[in-house]
Amino acid sequence: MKADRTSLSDLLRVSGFKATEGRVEVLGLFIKAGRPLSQMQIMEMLGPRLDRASVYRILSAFTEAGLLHMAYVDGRHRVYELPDKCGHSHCHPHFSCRSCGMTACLEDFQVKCKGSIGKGFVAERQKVLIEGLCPGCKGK
Amino acid sequence: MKADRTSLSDLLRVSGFKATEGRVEVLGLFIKAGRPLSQMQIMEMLGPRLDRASVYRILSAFTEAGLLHMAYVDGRHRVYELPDKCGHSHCHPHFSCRSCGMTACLEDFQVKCKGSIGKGFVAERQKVLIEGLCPGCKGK
DNA sequence: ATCACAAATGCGACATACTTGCAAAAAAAT
DNA sequence: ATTTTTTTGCAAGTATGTCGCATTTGTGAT
Ligand SMILES: [Mn+2]
Ligand SMILES: [Mn+2]
Ligand SMILES: [Zn+2]
Ligand SMILES: [Zn+2]
Repeated sequence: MKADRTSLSDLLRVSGFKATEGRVEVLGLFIKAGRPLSQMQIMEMLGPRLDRASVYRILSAFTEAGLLHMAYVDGRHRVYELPDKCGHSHCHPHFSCRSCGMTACLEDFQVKCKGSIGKGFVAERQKVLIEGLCPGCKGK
Repeated sequence: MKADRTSLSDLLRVSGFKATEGRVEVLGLFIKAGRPLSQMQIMEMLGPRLDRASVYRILSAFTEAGLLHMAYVDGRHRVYELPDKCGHSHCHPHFSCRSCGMTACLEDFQVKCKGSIGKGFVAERQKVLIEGLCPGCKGK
């Protein structure tokens, strides 16, 4: 995926955003990373160049505009990702490490659901999460 | 399910707990409710009879002892439920209302997973959540 | 029934993740 | 260049959960 500053800025403007430095950097991070990121991880990668509150505001704005997608919310962080492989109603499944908090997309993992959720309920979105240990945390 | 004070106290003592007033009331709530409850919901039902910290401690202790099960963690609350229909590794799926936060167990909803989660990863638990609107919140 | 002791509770302080108000700075419009 | 709008940084606030410690409670022994 192209990730030079000019095309990032264009993508931002097409989505209705001013192409500010902070937004360009955050969007670039997601494109380079290719995996879900939390506000904290973004701050660690960017250093103190952007305020905490600004990162939160950028993430919210991107999500509202459809540029990002809130992939999964665990007890600690929300993680965001590019909506590449996600429809609006069906999130692809994710893995989350209970030790270090790392989140990964499960690309080769299919989930099939059968049955009714009950009368009067409206399903909008499906979240599937596998919790466990990542390779790094496996051997304690 | 029996829910009189004496049998609740017995159940608590069998599980290695002192049958304190707060624990009897919390356990009784879960048996009566038949659905996942959060600390906040418990407080609303009990009123100010129990301290916030005590409710949290009771929920943790019950979970550690196997009396409760942490059904699902969203960004806001943890919800707990009786472990009736849950194995250790496979939680049954749940529904969560994005408007009021209510959580319900999906009994007639089956999830089948296929595929690998990736080399070196250890899967310990599976969580499936359908988000949407409950009957009460459906008509806005 | 009373007592002694371990365990549980209430309370206040703390932790973390996230949000909000507001004034200053930056971008866009004129 | 000047005005208007948007975004940002900073600090304070909110929501959920945790912890230490003095006080209270439940329990088993007397
Ligand atoms: Mn993903
Ligand atoms: Mn359930
Ligand atoms: Zn890990
Ligand atoms: Zn609802």
